[in-house]
Amino acid sequence: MSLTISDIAKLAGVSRATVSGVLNNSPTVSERTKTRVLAIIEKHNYRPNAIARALALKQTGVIGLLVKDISNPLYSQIAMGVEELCVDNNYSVIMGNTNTLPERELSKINLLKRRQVDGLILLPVQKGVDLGHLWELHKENYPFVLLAEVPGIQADLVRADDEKGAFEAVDHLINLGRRRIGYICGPETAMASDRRLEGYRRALIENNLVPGKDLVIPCGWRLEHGYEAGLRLRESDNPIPDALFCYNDSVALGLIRALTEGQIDVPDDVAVVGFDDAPTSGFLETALTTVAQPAHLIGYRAAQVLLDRIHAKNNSSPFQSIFLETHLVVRESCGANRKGTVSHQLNPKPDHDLIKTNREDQF
Amino acid sequence: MSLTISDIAKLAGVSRATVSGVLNNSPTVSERTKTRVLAIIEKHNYRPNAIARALALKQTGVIGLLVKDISNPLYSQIAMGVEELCVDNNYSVIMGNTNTLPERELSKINLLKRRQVDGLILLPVQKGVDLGHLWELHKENYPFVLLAEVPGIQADLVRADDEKGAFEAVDHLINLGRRRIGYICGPETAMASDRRLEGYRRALIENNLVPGKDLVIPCGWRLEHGYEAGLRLRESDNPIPDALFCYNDSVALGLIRALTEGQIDVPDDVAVVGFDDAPTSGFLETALTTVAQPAHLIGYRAAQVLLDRIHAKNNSSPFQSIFLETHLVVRESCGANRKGTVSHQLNPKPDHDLIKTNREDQF
DNA sequence: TTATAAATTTAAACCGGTTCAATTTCTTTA
DNA sequence: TAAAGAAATTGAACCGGTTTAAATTTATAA
Repeated sequence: MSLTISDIAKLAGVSRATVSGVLNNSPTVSERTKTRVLAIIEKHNYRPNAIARALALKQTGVIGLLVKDISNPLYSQIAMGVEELCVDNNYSVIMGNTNTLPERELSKINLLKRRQVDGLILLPVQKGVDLGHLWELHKENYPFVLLAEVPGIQADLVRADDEKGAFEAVDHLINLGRRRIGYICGPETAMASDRRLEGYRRALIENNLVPGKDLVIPCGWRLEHGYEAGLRLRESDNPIPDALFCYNDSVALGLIRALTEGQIDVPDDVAVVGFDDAPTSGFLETALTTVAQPAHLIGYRAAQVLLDRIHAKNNSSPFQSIFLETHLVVRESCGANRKGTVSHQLNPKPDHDLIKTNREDQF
Repeated sequence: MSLTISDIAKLAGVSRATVSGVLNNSPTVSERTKTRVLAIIEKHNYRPNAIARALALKQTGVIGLLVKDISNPLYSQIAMGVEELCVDNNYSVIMGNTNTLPERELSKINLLKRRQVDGLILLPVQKGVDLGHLWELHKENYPFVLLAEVPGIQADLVRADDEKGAFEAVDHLINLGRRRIGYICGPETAMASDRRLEGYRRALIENNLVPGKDLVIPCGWRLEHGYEAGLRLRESDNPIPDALFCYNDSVALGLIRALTEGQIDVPDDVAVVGFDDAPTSGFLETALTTVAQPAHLIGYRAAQVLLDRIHAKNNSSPFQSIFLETHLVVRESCGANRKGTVSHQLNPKPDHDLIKTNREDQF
């Protein structure tokens, strides 16, 4: 159907090798023939077949991105960050959702490998799960970067500094005078939840508060989970905490809904802080105080690290761990601002060149 | 590095053609050799190179999906629907965001064509824009399906029935006793906004109300746009309408925020209805009444139509237009339910097999 | 046992690019 | 003007699969 390099060669009266030279502007082809061939390419609107090129070059210019659930705004923003760097470098990205199922993760990784993607960015299913396939990637020296730690796997890693973000949020609550502060946990499999718990604990301890076991409330990551946690709190015999730090904004939202349904006022009765800074969080009737993750930047940096590794001649360079700064967005739900003022602080537009990484560990 | 078909052939003591036969289980290869070769493939964990296969077969098993902005939950859900059908059929999807920029749409389509994707699902930039590239796709007989009409382009189309959805929403408001009902428009380039406006108008007219020009308020599609529209309403000399039907949930959210900041109560002073049923909408302090789009199903069906067209021997079958039913999710923001009851109706899990399309036009 | 038909297997061409050693053409210099 | 050297071009092999006509093996019938 469409033209091939042979067609162009014939039309230009040169060999395929020469056309190839023109396409990859090799210095050995003369200006004269270059312009002539280019004119013919232009005239017939010839575009080289990327599949054939990939086969010859043994690289596709495609990377794979596997997340748990692209409909989570955090992950979709990460995906956009990944894409942005990729388009700048003429890479394409094949996307997939694992739905937090290890077997899906496995099968999708295998499919991507069959498709010869040049590298992988993975938000892996974590903890308590067979990770043979990740170990295999490592053994095969397949380039990949993780968006969350996986115990026992050494690889490049890019994520937010959860512990510090959590610390700052809880510290802020304490400075506002809150004392009985609870943590609404994320899913048990998420290491990010553990780290946020650590930050929460550290903030309490450094402020001479006791991190009581009863204040750590198991939950999940979705709106419904937060809602149910709120119902449980309402029905609990224990007095309700005066502040709740939540695993993420979805949980916070569901929680607030359940609390206010039960006539418990946010923030007067209980302050609530989320995590992620979802797009809607600043526009809620009670705008949500939250820890903003640089989601777009996480994706951008992850892609950067991946492409670096793909292009590295010696792919023996040490693995990087990049922890990006979060920042606390103070709004109404923690009681700092008076309700009823224009206070939805928007996400600052990320400026990649200016942002410094927190620390870069080396293994 | 990894094994090729030749390696396997050598190991099994057969020709490459035979191994190929085994892989594609051709009936001509005998059971005996098939099991023998299979054992060797298994033993060495050989997986055929999809790129080489794609080159030989002239089909990649990859489709492209281009949306405006994957971080919009509507589009990410559509993307998940697309993906679901694709994994079932061993297709992969390359995703891209156009950011509503025609030039990005053009360049990404071209890149995808170079990558020899078997087909395209497009949420195109619409209205008032050069559409030469879409016209070209059509001319080249490249399989693609649209998620929104493009004037002058004939192609398969899958989308929600906006007009009817809008009609039902506004009709419901009228039945609740609201009379001065406004429409907060989407972006000017979106045909969906036009159709929702039509549904809004029809509902007014069929209920003997006059669709006043001053009640149609230009806006956009994002939270900020809705917020600004709310500010403008507050500052306007005209009396505030007693109900507002919004282009989407984001706009509704921003709007509600602006209204309540100005001590205008939702729903007592003004009822608000959104569109899309974003995940958070049911968990807001004032849960949002909204028109749910079957986003997942839209993606699923679009992928179905596309793969059908890809596999059609004669790709001269008539174009389909599939309009999927929306459904009105009544919550608190329109004043029907008493505030403070558990009323967040969740998205029903889509059941693809049961859902019937609204109508299927043929060209 | 042999001729013939049926079932298997294989060699070779092909998909559309890239690469590099070998060849041809162009410059330079003696 | 011829020889040497530099610049440009090209033929052929290769990437890792699929396909098909031809060759080989096996089965069946005479």
